[in-house]
Amino acid sequence: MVTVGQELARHAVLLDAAVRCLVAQPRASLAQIATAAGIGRTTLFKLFATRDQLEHAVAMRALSVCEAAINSASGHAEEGEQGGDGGLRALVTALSPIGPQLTFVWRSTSLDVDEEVVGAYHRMDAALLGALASARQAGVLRADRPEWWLGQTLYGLVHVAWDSVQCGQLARLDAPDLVLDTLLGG
Amino acid sequence: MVTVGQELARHAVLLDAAVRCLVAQPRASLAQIATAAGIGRTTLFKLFATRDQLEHAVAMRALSVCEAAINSASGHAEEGEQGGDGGLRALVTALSPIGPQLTFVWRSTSLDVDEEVVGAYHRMDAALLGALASARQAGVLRADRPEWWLGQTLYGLVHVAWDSVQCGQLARLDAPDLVLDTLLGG
DNA sequence: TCATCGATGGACACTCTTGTTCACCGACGA
DNA sequence: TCGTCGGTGAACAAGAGTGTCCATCGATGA
Repeated sequence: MVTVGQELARHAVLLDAAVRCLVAQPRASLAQIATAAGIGRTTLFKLFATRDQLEHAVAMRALSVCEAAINSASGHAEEGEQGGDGGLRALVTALSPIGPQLTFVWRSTSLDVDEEVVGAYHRMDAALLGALASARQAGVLRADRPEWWLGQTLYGLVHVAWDSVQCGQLARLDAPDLVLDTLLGG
Repeated sequence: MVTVGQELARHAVLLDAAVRCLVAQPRASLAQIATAAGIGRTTLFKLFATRDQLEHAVAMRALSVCEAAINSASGHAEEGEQGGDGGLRALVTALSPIGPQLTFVWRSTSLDVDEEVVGAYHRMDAALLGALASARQAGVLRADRPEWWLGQTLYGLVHVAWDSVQCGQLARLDAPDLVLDTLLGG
């Protein structure tokens, strides 16, 4: 007997493998994605009937992972402040390990046609803007710029840092500090 | 009679259309690319026998456009300083209009297998690092961070700004200022 | 006006991808 | 031991993408 939880967990592993594959090679075929996920191509079709459905699921999963990371960081920040950064460090640290998901979300064409994905994107964005608002109230971030620009900048820097880690140029543990310093001090 | 210059110009127009198309849809077929470039599919094959050759040419063209933008900015900066920014403003302004090329270059998998492309990428990077070194000497940029990080950050911010312009969130003419301010002041 | 030449795109053959079907395998319970 | 059941992948058919060939068209020069 397979529980619903196990089912979801399996899907999560699969979708995370798929997102890594698609980020590395946007033109990857379903066969390549299945191999990357460690399953057979036909099994993939059992789970997602068409490529569109798979991509939808990958997008939703990536967005949900990102939103969860943002929210967990906000939660931690509220519990106990780590040093007057208004929770920003927690945010950056939470986003750093989910590079593939962030990259996938970020890379997808700005205006997606899929309503549900757009909705999830807005939710994630709202979560991020909320977290940034806290940081602003704490006086950490400059208030003379549009909110969305801060959010986009944050995505961009985290992505750059993740890419640098992939290239071997940057140590994984150094990434959050570097992003945070750059975000705050230019 | 078609001169070599005209030939090159035609290729340039074609490759710039192709890069826009590929950035918008990495999975675009050759037929879609040809249509986007305003020519027939067969004509595309006359110019580039395979998709690989086309992608190689697109990459080389994108890199060359980026490098040219960087170098022209450096040149302007040396001629007459515009305001103690060490040529940074010129650099950002030069990079802003070539969003598709930058995005294409930036999005391509970090370690490309194509030797020639890798070489061109290094040349572009060298040009950028040179421009940044001038800015550093002018005391505009903080010197306590690795050079490559500044370069990557710059790419990232310019890309984010370009994307925001595409979404209609940011006015095209505001982009350079915003990038520059963020780069300098966090 | 006619012939030549390069550029162009329609039509074809081939390959790869996509989606479906079905037989196989191991686990579990009777 | 046998039957059932979910998971799995090999094999097949349909469709899309890729690459090639050839007839057509407009421009140029005799």
